[in-house]
Amino acid sequence: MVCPLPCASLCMLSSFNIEQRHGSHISSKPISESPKTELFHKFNSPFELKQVHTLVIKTGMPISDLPLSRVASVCSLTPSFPYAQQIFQQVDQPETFIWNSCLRDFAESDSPFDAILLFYQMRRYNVLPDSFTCSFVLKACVRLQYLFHGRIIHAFVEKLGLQLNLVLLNVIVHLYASCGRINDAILLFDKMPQRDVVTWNTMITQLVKMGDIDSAYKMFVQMPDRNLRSWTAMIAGFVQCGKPKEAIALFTKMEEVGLKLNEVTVVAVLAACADVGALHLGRRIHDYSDKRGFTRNIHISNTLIDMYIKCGCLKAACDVFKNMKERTIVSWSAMIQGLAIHGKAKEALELFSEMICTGMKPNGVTFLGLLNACSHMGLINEGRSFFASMTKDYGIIPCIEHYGCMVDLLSRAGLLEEAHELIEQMPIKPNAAVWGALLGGCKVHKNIEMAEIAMRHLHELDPLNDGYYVVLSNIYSEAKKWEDAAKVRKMMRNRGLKKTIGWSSVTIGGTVHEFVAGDETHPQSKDIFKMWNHLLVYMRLKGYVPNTSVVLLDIEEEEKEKILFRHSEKLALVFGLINTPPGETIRICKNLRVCEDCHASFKLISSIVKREIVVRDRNRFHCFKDGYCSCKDYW
DNA sequence: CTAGGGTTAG
Repeated sequence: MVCPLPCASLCMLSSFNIEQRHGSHISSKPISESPKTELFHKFNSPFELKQVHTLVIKTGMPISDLPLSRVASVCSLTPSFPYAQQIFQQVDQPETFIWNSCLRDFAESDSPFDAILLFYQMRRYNVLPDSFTCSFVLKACVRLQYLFHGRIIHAFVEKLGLQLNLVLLNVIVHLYASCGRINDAILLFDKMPQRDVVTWNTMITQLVKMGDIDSAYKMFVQMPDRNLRSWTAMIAGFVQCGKPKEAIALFTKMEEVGLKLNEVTVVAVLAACADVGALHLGRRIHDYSDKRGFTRNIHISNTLIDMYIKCGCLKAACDVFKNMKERTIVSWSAMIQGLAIHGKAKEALELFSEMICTGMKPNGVTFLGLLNACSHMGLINEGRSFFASMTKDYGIIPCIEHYGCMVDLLSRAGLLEEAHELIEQMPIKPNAAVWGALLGGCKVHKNIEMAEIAMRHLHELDPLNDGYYVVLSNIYSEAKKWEDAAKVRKMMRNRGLKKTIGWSSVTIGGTVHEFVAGDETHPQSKDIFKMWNHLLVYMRLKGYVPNTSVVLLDIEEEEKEKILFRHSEKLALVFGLINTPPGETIRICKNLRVCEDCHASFKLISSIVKREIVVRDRNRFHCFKDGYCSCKDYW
């Protein structure tokens, strides 16, 4: 925002022989013809203003020729600078313009409220506001979310006869919508005599912010013209509403229309790639960003890190991170979290130390990554000490997510009592995620009593989430308490809940293939089972015994095996093995957590076929290689 | 050369 080169202005000033500063004068040609346009926009500080003012006096130029917006800027930059104010007072025309310039700077400053104060002062001085006045004050209202003052300005706009000014109406629509008055915004939108692309784009983004993606998309389809911002807003909207597939589909359409991405679009599309694990597209966008020099943009690098991490390419994420000339806390936190979900707790902790050494201050998200790292590797003491340190050393108050991580850490490690105590004494009301973490630990450590305690709370806090019932029912089944398990399932039925069907996807040459558990309808189904049976021979030789205890149904062993062998991640893996060249890494995404039997199988298969298998599950990554998993079986 | 709309880590 602070632009023009004091250096150049000083050079020009020196040609008038006013004040010379440390010989920084490049011998310049006199600018006697048109000093006004050449020179007058080029001061940013009281010092430079003084120089220009001297020039004005020396050349006998009327003071009103000074660019008053800049004078006002200097005035507002340094409110205590009386010199600029003096100049200000010598000029009586055009008054509104001067006020507006000041309003603009205030509206964009750290205290937009000053713009509102100045506006009321302006009224007291009987200076007539114009459309620019309104736009600046409205901008301040939007930034402050001041609906009250905004409505006053809206009334003002009408009173001044500006009700047809499209720019103003667009800001007002933005104001109402962003203050949560979407209905007022729609009312105004509907009665506007004309709308332009900005009006539509504003509505789309604000509807997205309200979570109403359907209405947003309706508008997107309906609008007469779409520009790059419209597409970007809609793509980002899909991402924000948890519909990354739709985002990518829309991006494909955008390319078909022939539009090129800019930096903001790149960020949105990369975020979508991260969410669905679309490595292929992500890489393509990375190449494109490199070509266009976008990678210097911190936002883009940060999003690239996240994309690579969520696509299971830790190495690529590290490369991006290392190549960054500047990093923000987002870059560090993303990288720490990335190492955490890849089971590299030690590296995550080391990176944190490195970060502290550079003087970067951690925030709450950074600690979530650290706690996650500890939790995934069972580093209980480290986790406890980070949890204490975040408040003690960095003044960060833990929020509900941090408690969730701690409960997860403790209960995963089997310290269920301690986890329960932590929940009981936490200063915030525990939410479903917190109790859910405890329930998860109860499953691992087969603690029925504690599971029932957790469930009582979950019942109340998140009664429509099928996942918790499924876990509890599984805990009962594992303990062969079939009746209790059946009771839970009945409870689910009564509430109209269905168990979320497990699916896994595998990407081959940029195409995503999805498999649901038990799927036998795939065109290559025969080949898949043939290949599986083939693998099974080798697996058994290595000591594989199907872990049918994960099939929590009271049925025959043989039936259990059949179900087990049709788990979605197995189908996806075998399909991937058939359809990719030897040695190529297989990448699988699963919507739920990996099953224990699949985990054991994948370890064996990775060594049998000599391939890396990367599985992204609901919580983390498992990288299978040479018979081992990166999670070291702690998950 | 006084105005409005799109972006990242959990």
